Amino acid sequence: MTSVTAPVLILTGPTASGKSDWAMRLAQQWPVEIICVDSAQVFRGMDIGTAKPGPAARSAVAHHLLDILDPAQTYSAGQFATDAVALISQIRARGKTPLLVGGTMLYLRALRQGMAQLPRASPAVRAAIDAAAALRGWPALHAELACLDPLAAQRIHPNDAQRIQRALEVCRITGHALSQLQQYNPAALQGPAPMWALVPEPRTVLHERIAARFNQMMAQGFLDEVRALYARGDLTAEHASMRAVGYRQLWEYCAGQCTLTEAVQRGVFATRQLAKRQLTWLRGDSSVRVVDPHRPGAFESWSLEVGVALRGFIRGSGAVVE
RNA sequence: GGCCAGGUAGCUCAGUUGGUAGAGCAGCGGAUUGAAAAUCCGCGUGUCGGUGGUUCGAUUCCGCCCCUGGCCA
Repeated sequence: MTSVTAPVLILTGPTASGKSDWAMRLAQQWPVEIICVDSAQVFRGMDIGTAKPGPAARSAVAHHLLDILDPAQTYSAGQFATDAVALISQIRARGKTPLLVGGTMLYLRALRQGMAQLPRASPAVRAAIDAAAALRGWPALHAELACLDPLAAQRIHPNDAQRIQRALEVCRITGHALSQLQQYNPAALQGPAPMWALVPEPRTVLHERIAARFNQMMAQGFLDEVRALYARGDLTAEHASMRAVGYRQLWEYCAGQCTLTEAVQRGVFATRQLAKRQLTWLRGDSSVRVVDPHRPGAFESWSLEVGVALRGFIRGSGAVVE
């Protein structure tokens, strides 16, 4: 008689690969609750452009981490890991299986491999670093980082302003080198967590789906959604939420910086580029089980694999196996 | 039918005073630790429309042909 932690299921893949659809189908066969792994769906009022699950799906199956923030706020990988861990234990306590669904790969990594104990972002420190960069340029700040944290400076390209800023921020707040603090990553996720990735082949299939879905979003009123966000007046193109694929391009159209045709075209390009980056993450992870969702019988065989992983855990408390 | 302007990378174009060519975008590969749908790095051989001619050598100059757009009949 061994007490073992019940598994967490993870379903990922590039944008438009059909993850949500598979998750809903699986939910008809197993008692699961869905935790969304998506850095854009956390925002309220960003529904169409993020392909957020609608009311029907959400009343059929519990979805977590949707609509938890206003678009003026920020989320983070570390916060996600904390939130997901808490949700996982709550879902287990209800005797259900947590199903993580989404394509924000850094969030998945933060949860699965853990994150170093680092200070969260400080707007004040970042503003100070931005001011210094405006004055002296990022190369000078990269040189400064090379003195404070040679290892980090070596890994961060002199043009990568975002990472230079973060490394300096951590130094300034903690007095320690980021590269040192990163060496200890306490594991966040306990127990088995099989992960599957939906990867349509060939790539052109995904490209077609992306274009079709973007056009569908436009037909559903994506532009009105962005106009409403634009009209609020407090949001800017610098907000993390407004940098999301599609929103950024339609925002530029709202700001009169391009035509609608250009905005849509560039939105599609940006979505394809996002998908490519997601695939790069997946290729480098040997623990991912890659599935082509368009192969006949693909869903059924996945469902069987899930059954094998879950057997012995789904009854009773869900935490004991013989 | 005549005149003019073009036909160069997947797209939009630049360029070679004759020595076989390069930007932007797209695409592809990679990195990725509290902004990650973010941020950053790397990758450019293509009958220079076709065919004859001049030339040591033509994508470049000349002739003819084909195609596209515009103007005139």
